[in-house]
Amino acid sequence: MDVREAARAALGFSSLRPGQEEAMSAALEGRDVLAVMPTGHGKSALYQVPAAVLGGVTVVVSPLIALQRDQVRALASHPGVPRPWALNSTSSARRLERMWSSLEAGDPGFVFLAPEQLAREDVLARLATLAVRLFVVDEAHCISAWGHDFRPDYLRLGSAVERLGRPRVVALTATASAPVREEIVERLGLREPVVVVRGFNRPNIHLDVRREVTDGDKRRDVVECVAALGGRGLLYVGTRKVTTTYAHALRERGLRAAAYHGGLKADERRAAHEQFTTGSVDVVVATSAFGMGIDRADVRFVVHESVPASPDSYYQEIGRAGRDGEPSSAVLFYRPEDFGVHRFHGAATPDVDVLRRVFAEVSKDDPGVRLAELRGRLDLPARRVTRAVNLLEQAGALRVARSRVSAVAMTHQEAVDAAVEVSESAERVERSRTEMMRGYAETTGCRRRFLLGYLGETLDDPCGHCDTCEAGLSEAPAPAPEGESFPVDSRVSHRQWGDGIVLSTESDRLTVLFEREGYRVLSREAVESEQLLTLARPA
DNA sequence: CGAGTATATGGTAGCATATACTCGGTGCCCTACT
Repeated sequence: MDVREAARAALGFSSLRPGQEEAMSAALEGRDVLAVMPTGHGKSALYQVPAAVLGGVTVVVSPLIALQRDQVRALASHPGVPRPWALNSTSSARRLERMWSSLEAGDPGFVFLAPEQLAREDVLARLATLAVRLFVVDEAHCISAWGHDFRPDYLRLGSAVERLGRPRVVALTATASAPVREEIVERLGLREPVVVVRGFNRPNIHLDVRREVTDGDKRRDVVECVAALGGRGLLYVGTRKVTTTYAHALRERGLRAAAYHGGLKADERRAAHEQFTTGSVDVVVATSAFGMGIDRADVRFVVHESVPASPDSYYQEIGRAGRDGEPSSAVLFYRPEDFGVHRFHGAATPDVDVLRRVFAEVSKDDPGVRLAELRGRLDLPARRVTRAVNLLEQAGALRVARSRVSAVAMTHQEAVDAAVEVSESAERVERSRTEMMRGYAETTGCRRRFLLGYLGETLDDPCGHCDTCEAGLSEAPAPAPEGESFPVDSRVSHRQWGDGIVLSTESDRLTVLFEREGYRVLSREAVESEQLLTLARPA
């Protein structure tokens, strides 16, 4: 099968970009694929072309109903691909009946849905009777970003894949650090996936960080900065409330600005999105709710008024600038107190009572119970049950096989304690990501090297296109000594922090990601004099 | 943690200041009511 020919037949493509052919071929050969590519790099085609060739049913998990609609609309105009359907709470009963009868008659089709639909037994059972040839997870970083507390059904996609007869899986995302990639692979149960990473470094985006002391100065400087940058751009802020404050201040400066956040009415959100897309508004002041599905390539700047929770989110958000390759800016404003130890909204402390009840209920059933049924039996919100199952499963207290949850032999107290520890460990890791954001904000070295290093790409020389480079501060890092005892990617063990993996090495320090504690920067001197680390035997 | 709001205090009137408390972000879905 010639992939290029298939892409031409399905979508009218005259050529393929680097990485596209590799990913499509792999999917066609039946391999699982994880593709990390920026928006606008032709990610959707990676599954659309194989789906057209394979026929049958392609399930596409998409986080937002608005995105599902966009995809359906885009595909409906292509005669060469299977018919697209959206399966969500806004789909009319009549339309769903037409979808099921078409698919059950054997017509090829795409089914776009959110992970919550796959938590429904009726949906899953009906899909399982169809020939699902391809399972796609769009915006796959949501597994790691949202699965742990906000939308726990994201962590259950692996079970859904299994239930659907283990079709090949294609996971797509625009940004993912090495540990996030690993988590996607693990949670989805990908088997020796082909990993395609393209377009990570975005040299046309200038990086800049501004430290502020008082809140009043920050507000003034942020407005000043956005006004000075000019053109089309995004201003990300930390709370819903200040979206309107800043939008107002920018309008007073004569800019065409709109506010956007998750608490606005649906029509207000739609209007802001559309105004930005059509160009009647230049600046959107938004919380992190704004972003997915923006398809403007000429965004000239992304300014952050408050610090995102992790470099992963930051890179995702600034990646919305300059997709046309033209010069663009990413400016981060911060105050030292933005990194308070208890930055709000960590993963909520798990409810011990819920953990206990879930474990007790599952323990009653010897052969195991379906999650959907478990949700029905307990008089608790579905989300909390799912989150408890996720934690207990990660703690090794519950096992899930063939869609059935069963309990491992241990006391209820042991199970609960283990689940609480898993949750606390996840919170430590999350907090360490915030610390890495501090590292970015406060580094005197090249900002781009710091960010790319975090994301797993080495930049040997300073980029020359960030504030520290321009100030003449950044130098090429002193190379790690000859005969490095702990080379990058090696697995190490720390007396107190347990197992980890070396992310980067310099002459005076090592950055290590510990499984249970998160990111830690260790001084080489301490590592050597205290013998803090031992090299794990290679697997 | 920090910002913003609600209640309490002090001295005997309205109000300034202190202390206590709450909330902060991302979306699916379903149900009850217009």
